[in-house]
Amino acid sequence: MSHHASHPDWIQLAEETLRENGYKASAPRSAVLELIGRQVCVVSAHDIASELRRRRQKVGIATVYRTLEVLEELRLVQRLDLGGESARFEPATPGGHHHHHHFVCRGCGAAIPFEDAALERAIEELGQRLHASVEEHDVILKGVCTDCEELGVLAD
Amino acid sequence: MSHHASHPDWIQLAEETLRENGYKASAPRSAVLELIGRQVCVVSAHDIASELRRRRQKVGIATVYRTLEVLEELRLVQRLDLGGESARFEPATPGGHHHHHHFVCRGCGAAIPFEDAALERAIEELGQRLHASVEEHDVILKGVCTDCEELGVLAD
DNA sequence: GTCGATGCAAAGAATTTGCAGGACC
DNA sequence: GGTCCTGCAAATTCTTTGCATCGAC
Repeated sequence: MSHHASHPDWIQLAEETLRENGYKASAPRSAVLELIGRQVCVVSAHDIASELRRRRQKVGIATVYRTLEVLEELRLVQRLDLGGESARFEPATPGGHHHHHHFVCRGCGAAIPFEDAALERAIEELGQRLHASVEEHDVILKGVCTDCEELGVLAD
Repeated sequence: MSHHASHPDWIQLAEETLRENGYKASAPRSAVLELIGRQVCVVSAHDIASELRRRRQKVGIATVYRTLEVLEELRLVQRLDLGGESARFEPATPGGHHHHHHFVCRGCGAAIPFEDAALERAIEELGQRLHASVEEHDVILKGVCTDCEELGVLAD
């Protein structure tokens, strides 16, 4: 299973892009950016808010949502709807490097990232075959992760 | 872009499976089943409820949700989270035939189904490579459909 | 008759929005 | 100093749940 470090450059890129697009800097927004930039994979708005609260950086949940909204518009984060709960977000990977997809466990809800070159290739070719222009794509696999399987979390 | 007819057998399969699993028949449930069975692609709980209301078949929204819940557990429908709005559902394709994925238009929100053999193959192989057992998968492409592109719906 | 199914309305959860005050450039 | 940003609370939207009643087997 693949793994890659957080995106130290992402924060800088995000700050620049925001500035270039006429957005002003602020402490709450920087806190959100920094937290997202450290993520290897997905987090929800609630995750972000409570983590920041834990760090004593008071940021309203509305600000988190508003920041995420802007970041998504600028394609700095990708929104993922992985199931019934809340939407999750992760830093978009500039240039498409380390682009990954997700395996979502039906038992514990964990989203486990993975990469696959053959899959990317298939999607690339598919995009050319379809008439419409494909801007983003996401592959979601659902099943039971090894931990949950061993533990027999699910009777099924 | 691929297209396939509705699943006339699906309704029967669904009714049988429900019966076998100890669920009782009822008019509201049958109405929901029939409507889902006719779908080529995704519908939301709200879509189902209002269509049934239009047909003068009074079915409470709670019943729609409860029916969808059962159907999903029995793997008779697949739930799709395509974006911020409500979840959408479509009949699961028995045996994996005519399994398809979705292109979601950023302009009009339409979900356009498509099939791709190479993509399926890549996912199949991927499933074997990963340690966890993959039970379901879904590929979502996002972009702008040809209609919206021509109309210039989005400034961007 | 028993037990599941239904509808309604209330409860919950996630996300958005209005507004008055505060911060950035 | 104007404009964008923030927090709070109220409003929305989607979905789930409690409960009394009705219907299937």
